[in-house]
Amino acid sequence: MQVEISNFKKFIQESISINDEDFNVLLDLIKIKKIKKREFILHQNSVCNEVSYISKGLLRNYYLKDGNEINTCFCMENSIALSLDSLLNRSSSKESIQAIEDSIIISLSYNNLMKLYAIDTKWESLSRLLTEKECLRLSKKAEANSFETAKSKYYNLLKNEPEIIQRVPVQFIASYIGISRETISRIRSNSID
Amino acid sequence: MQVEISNFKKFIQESISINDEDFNVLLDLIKIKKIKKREFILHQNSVCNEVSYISKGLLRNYYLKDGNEINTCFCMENSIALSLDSLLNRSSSKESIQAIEDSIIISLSYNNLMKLYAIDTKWESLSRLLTEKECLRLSKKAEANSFETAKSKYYNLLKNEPEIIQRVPVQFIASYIGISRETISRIRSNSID
DNA sequence: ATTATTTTGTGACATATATCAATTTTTATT
DNA sequence: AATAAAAATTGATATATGTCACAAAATAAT
Repeated sequence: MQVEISNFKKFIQESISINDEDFNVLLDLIKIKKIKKREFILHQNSVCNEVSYISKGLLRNYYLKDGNEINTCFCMENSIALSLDSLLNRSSSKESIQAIEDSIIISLSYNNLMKLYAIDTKWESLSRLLTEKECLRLSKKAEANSFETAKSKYYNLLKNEPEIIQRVPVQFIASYIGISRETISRIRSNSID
Repeated sequence: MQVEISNFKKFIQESISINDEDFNVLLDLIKIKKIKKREFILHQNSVCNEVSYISKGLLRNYYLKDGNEINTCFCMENSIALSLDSLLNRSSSKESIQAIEDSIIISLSYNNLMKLYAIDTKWESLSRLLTEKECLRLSKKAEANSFETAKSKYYNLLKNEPEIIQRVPVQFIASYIGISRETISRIRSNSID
């Protein structure tokens, strides 16, 4: 428990300044959960009711398109997992979120997030800053997957997010960078140049 | 002038509640500018120092990749043009922003934006809400351009952002949806099925 | 109005990568 | 440990779409 809490505090302090009193307010509103590999923290068609800080482990966001899973995001230690659209619009989620590894998360419910905004504006600052970072990440991702060959996409991912290559099964990575499983295999075995 | 100011106020009120007093504070910090077609409001390699609300007209964000222009965004009436990465990180911009049509914009400098945050937390709320919307737009865009045929991408754009098809030259649209100019021509003439 | 420039449209062709099928390897289960 | 299930690899093939070259149309400049 202590490690998770400590990680979480450090994560927040990367964006805003908080003292112990601030943090204690937050602590009353969160829950720590252990998630087994393959378990879901959000199912398609249900409403995302929480923001999950990942203290340990790895999860994926994916949705179904024509019966195929499309992976949109891999979240690991020291990042946030959620379905933003569902959380913000209080609508049912197109995406599911599933653990790829056994994970430990700290979750904050939507209602408690709204409480925090009302308690102290610094929590809204935190949201703004994290959302800004997410925007930049999404822009970079959109750009990285356009006008690149399959080989460049793979090597860019290897360069920019090596942990994903190491920890995420190929079948999930493929749709993330928009190429087929088989093509990744061929790139890895150097049968494509 | 009156029309632009009135548009701007309405735009803000779509996200937060403001009274005349709040709005007057803002009015002292903004500038109204007329931009001719082909003029730039941001050049590649310079730092984005302002957020531009577009009251009238149409602009594009683009960057150069291997000598080719890649269009990342088209902003029209009642939206915001900026280079988010450059503005937030105070770094030189990879993107340029150029008017596609004669435009009228209301600009707020980075420094004045920071002043607003300090004056009243509602301005930070506005930023958070707009940034959240931008995240959702980026997610949707990333998704729309993956796992779709050229034809679907074109028709999806026609369906979701018909104004872009109507007002933006084909040469710019092509890179926006990640297909070639020629393929768009062929889709338009129905020589692709 | 004429000319020059830019943009769009067509045709021919090449190729990167998806798809399908079969096999091997890895992981999970009993 | 043995068996079953899932994942990754490999080969063969098809095709969507990019690229190049040129022509036509539209727009801008003189």
